[in-house]
Amino acid sequence: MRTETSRFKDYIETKGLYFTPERQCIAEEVFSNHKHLDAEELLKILKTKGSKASRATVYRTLDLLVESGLVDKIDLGDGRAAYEHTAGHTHHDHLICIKCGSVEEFEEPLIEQLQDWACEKAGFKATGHNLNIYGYCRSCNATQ
Amino acid sequence: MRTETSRFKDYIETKGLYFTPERQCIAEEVFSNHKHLDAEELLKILKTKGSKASRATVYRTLDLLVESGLVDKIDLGDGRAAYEHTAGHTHHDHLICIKCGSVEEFEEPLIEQLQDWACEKAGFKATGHNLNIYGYCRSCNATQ
DNA sequence: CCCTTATTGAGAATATATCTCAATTTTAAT
DNA sequence: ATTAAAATTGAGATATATTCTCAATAAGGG
Repeated sequence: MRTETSRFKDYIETKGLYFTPERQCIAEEVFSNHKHLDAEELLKILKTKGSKASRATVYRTLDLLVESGLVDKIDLGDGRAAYEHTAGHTHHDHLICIKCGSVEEFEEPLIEQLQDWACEKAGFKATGHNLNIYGYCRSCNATQ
Repeated sequence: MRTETSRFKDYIETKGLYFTPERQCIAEEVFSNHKHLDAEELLKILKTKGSKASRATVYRTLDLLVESGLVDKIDLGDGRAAYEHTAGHTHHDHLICIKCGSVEEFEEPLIEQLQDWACEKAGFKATGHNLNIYGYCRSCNATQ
């Protein structure tokens, strides 16, 4: 069975780049983690695990992961971005709590379809999109 | 006929705040401009028109305008935000060209509805949302 | 092993936006 | 008009996220 990391290795090598220990380490962490990680969080986790990958390398590798299609970048709306691997997920959008910061996912295939139609009508070639809804999650809404 | 600026004045005064010359000047510029302005652009325009409103005041007033509902804030996806007045516009989403930076609008009422349903299902109280599609606009796509 | 090219880390740089606080302006009450 | 209380302002400091720079290092092919 092919791991996500080995898919990333293929992507890297197909581009004529090097699959370095740093890149491996970062990729493995992203693929093993099921939360929505932001870059600084990821950097911290890597440090506790003994990786010496620098901030610059983390950001650079995240860009490569997104480019490969194995990872999605989510705009958190406050200047930060989160990353999540796409393996086994169909596309989904996000409900972002502006109080506790939690990120919930929701799926609505029809929305995707409507977006495609809108692009087609406008002669727009989409490379990605971001649908975030900001507000209060169930539990923050209750205690508000 | 009520101008958007006078509506903003009402909003400000209803909150017990002062409708200052700076706020008037900023509001008028936003309401008279039909493009998607970012804060720095707006600041530059105001300077050329002789306003001495500072950066801090521009940002603060934009927040008030958004709060009033007369202006929408659009996350441009690169860390910046753009602002557009809502007068005479129904809600719409954006096609953002990652080559030339143009922002096109599209409307799809059904998408709004599907979002509302998703929130309801999740017990999520939305305060705002952002649907941006990134890619190449018709003309950039042609010359690419 | 050597050469070329890619990658890395450390810290500087950039960019957007927010915060601080003393000075000023606004409004309403005298 | 004066005045007092409260809101607002500007200038610059600060915060935060991300990108850039560049010399040193590592990777892989011949």
